[in-house]
Amino acid sequence: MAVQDRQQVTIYEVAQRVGVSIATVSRALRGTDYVAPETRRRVLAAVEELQFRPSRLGQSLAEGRHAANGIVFPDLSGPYYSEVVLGYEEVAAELGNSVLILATHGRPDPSRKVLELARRVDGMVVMGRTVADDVVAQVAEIGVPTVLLARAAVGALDTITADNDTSARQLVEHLLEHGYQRFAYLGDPDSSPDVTDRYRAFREALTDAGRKPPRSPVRCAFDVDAGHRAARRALAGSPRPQVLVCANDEVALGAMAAAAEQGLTVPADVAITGWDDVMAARYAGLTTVHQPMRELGATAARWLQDRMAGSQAAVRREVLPTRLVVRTSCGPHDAEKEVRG
Amino acid sequence: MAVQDRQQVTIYEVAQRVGVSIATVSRALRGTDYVAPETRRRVLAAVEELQFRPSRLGQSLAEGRHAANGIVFPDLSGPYYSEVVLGYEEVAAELGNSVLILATHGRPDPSRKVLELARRVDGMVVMGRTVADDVVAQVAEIGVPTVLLARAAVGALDTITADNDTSARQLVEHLLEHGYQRFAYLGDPDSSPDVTDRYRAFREALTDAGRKPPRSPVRCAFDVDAGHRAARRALAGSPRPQVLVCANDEVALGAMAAAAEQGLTVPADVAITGWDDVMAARYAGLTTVHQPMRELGATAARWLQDRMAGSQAAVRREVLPTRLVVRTSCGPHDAEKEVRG
DNA sequence: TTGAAAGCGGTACCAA
DNA sequence: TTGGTACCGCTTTCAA
Repeated sequence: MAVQDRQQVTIYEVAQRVGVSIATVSRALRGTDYVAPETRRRVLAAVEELQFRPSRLGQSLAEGRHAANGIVFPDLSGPYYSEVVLGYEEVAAELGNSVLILATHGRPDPSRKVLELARRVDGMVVMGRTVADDVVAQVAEIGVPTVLLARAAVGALDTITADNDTSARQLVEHLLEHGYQRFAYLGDPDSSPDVTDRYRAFREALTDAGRKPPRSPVRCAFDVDAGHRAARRALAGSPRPQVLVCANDEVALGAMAAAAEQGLTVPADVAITGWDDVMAARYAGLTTVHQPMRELGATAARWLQDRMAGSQAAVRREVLPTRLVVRTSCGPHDAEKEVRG
Repeated sequence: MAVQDRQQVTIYEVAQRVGVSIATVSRALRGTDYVAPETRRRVLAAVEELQFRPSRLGQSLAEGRHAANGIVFPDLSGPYYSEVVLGYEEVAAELGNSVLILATHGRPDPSRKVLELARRVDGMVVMGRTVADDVVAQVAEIGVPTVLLARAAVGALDTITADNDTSARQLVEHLLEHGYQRFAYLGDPDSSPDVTDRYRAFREALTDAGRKPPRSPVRCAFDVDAGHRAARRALAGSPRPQVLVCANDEVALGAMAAAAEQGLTVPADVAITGWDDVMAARYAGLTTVHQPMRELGATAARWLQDRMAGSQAAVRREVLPTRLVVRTSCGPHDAEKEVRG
């Protein structure tokens, strides 16, 4: 007699209870039109008494909007995506939208899921290497406002990225100042747009400085173990590289472990750098690049809101600044350059 | 002529195009009833041609379900929640449910948002210290199946937690073996159910061993900076504590920094332990406790699915095992006990 | 100020 | 095998 009454209270029951039409109840509840104060009072009383909660589905169907938006990302391991998603959620929630998440987990074909997501939201953010461009285009074409984050622009969609170029160049310059000659790059430029950019900038910076970049990157996935294995391969080369420039911090941390295993000291025997400035980087003394992750997510949420509100303004493209964080893994310095990481 | 036709194609247009009723289109699409092969073919052709995508809202309203579920957590910074959410998302998605997230960000009163979330899902998971018990009870009463994760049971709701007790005791025992006498606890037992348990078990273990537990914990928030400040306070005490048992790894890492600043060596001058086994812990040599985070989320998702499917089985309560990870920060050992953290 | 009723876009039962 | 139609629960226009 209590467990089974899953029957939701509807607006009809409220109306009946008060002795008015459902239209009046609706008005009283949303304050969209004038309702006699006395009537409103009675409606609210009945709502309270019956514990009426309007059905979101009925509401959305009638309003023609979900009041929700989604975000698609590859994964959530590692602080990078978590922080971005968090920044996104915070702003989206503030703007009154619920947030749907979709992790592609590196699955072969997430387009079905992405399209499915598109049917449940008023707008969505698509991050990095998750789905093919044509799927993104399709989503946009359906009429779902879309903002791209940390991936190359597609059509006329708003796109926000972090600056891989400048920092990669600064990093190389810094390493050159240390006097290094032989560089290796650990990471797969095909694995994500960010790495593609970082690797390209890395090569260009070396070339511009009159150095010869490595023939090819030592390809590996984004995790510690992959970095460990890749570093082992790289360090087996002869002559041994003096610096391992890694696609991200996880890879770099794995590389540090590999170096230690081989009895190599960092940075005396081999220098190592990462990317992302995860918390562990600080404790490992890892030289890396800090990205404004929270800000990336927050900005995406705001832009999306504008588009959902119908803004037809020109396409927005923005590259948020990043910051080189010099610690000890890249070589000896006079003093610790970092104040409080 | 292309930008403005936000008009979604409806099932009516498909039906008209094919010259059948909407009922037939619906059947052809969901394969719920027999449809003449030829008819089905024509329907699918029209669907393709018109790029028809059924409205999720219409569908859900008619079906009486959202095909979505939610998860409420305090935050996403730090790997703990990220991993749990990821494990949850993965399973939920596999089971055909979209996932809505809600981060409470430690805001004063998230009950509005939680209730709002409850209107959009068929079931939800509520983690740790996010909302008051009565809100959870209310959500459950509304008829939204709810699973509790890492928080004390409420009513007859399924509850899954990680084992704080056993590990806390093991940890204390291990520290006692090191011969320490003076313990301090860094963290706020009121900040989360997990810390409440850990602190209690910590005290009990000391008491059981005939030692005197600290008069009170050194309260601090869950982040590195808070841990840093708390450690400074704790280390200023006289006599100085020999061990700082920290509520989680972030706090412990902050404490390590504080110790270093004061010229104290870990573990020679002061031992430090954490909780969670975040990536940085490995590189900091931090003795800590590993939790099955992914598994927590995944299990919650499965249980929720059962309840959403209408299971009236007895309340489920499960405590997943955790694992003490001994590294160097707790004191000298014959050999590194950890194989590959 | 309020009510009647037409949607919103589907699903599924009942007949044919 | 297919069609007609009654919902699902709410919003909003048009009249009264």
